[in-house]
Amino acid sequence: MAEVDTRLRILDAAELLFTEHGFEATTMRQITGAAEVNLAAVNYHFGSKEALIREVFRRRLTWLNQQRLKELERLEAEAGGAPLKPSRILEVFFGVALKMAADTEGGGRTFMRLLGRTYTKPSEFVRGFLAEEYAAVIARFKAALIKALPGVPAEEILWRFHFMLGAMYYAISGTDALHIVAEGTLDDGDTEALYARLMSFMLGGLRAPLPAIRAKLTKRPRIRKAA
Amino acid sequence: MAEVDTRLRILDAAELLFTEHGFEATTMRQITGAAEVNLAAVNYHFGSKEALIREVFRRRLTWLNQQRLKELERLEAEAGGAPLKPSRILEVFFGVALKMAADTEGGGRTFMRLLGRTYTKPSEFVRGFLAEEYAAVIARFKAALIKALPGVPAEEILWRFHFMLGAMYYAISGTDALHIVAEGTLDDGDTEALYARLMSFMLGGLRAPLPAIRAKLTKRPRIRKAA
DNA sequence: GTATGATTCAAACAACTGTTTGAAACATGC
DNA sequence: GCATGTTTCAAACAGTTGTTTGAATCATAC
Repeated sequence: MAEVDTRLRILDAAELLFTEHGFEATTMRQITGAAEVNLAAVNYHFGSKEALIREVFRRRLTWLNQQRLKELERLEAEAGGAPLKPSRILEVFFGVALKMAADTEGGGRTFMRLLGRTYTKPSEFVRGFLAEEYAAVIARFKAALIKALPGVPAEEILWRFHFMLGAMYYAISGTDALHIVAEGTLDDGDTEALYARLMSFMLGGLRAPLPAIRAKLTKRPRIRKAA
Repeated sequence: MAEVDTRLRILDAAELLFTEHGFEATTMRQITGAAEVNLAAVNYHFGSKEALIREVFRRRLTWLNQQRLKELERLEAEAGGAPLKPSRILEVFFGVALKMAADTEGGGRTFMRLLGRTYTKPSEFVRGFLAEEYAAVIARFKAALIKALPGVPAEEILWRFHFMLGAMYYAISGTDALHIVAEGTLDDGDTEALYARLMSFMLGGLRAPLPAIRAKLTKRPRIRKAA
């Protein structure tokens, strides 16, 4: 009882503080202070600060990605082998994330902000962990998208998927940037409206005409005429 | 001579280290060590670590935004009062940024990465500084976009502009995320191709059909019938 | 009751943080 | 040559960092 309570209090406090100030700027004393537990409790329950950081991610990320896989599998089962509509695939991937981001009570929103920020600058020891945690999900959604867009080169699909990730994470965690852009005239609390806006923007981007890419020749050296 | 050299060496070293490890995780000893100057040099030339951080941003951001304004003004002068094509406006705003990001030698790329990361989590004392530095540029480009898209509500334009910022910064600074998504199969070094890809994606998003937003009633209390 | 194991606590640990200091080295003008 | 102002340097500063320690407290089983 006491154990679970302490563990959870630490995780919640850490999640919030990490989101507000970053990993390095957040001290053990701030965390244990906010959680109202003893300073040594973090090392006792988690081992180290790094292990605590990993656990903050793990407890939510595992659920998030399992949910994504589950919904995708349901969709694919319904389709029975036929390729899915791209919009359906994106709705699952980003919908689950935005649903979590809409949870202001349980800390889901805080976590999604943290995740978006961490993704652009994963500390050495978080990078491998994130890659591992995401590998399965990314592979499945990539395959689904490639199958859903038979005419489009896989390379372009991946780039656009990457752009979409950026738009989403920025929309969630870049609220400061938003306030600079909009000078406080926009409401970033209405997650339902955000979802609708983001979805139509991303689908527009996905369906845009493919760019004309000039072949980059620097990597494959040109064959020269024999002198 | 010696002064300028030391200042520049510190700025370059700090820019790189801040990008790789963040502000808090980067120590004065790392910076002065990499710059091969004395530990006290930062405090002598800049006053404090915070002032150094601000200067790292200022020296590039001022140029970047002046360039944007100059190019936009040139465009508007050419048009002579007529509204501009949205694509032209975006080409200026993001083109200048991506041109800077293409500069791998002079540190422009490093800086753009840093900027993208900082924007999602501005430390208390950087936020105000960034807002101030961006105010004029944002105002001008907002006005130009609103004028260029007469049918579209300003609110939607701002949101989409925000999404575009996210896509761009993620494309530049989220290379780790990209490698997770693409498993190393994509080339993130070809900035020219990146520009073409990003541009068509963003224009597609900008031109997408407007989302159907359900009016949020919570903020404006409904008028009740008198009992 | 007592014994056993898990948890909490205050205190201390060495290592590291940004900053300051006063002397030394340097450049520049006369 | 000397004088003056700028820049560099090694050393030390007080404060904070994550972690460890050993005793105290708690819960549970017998």
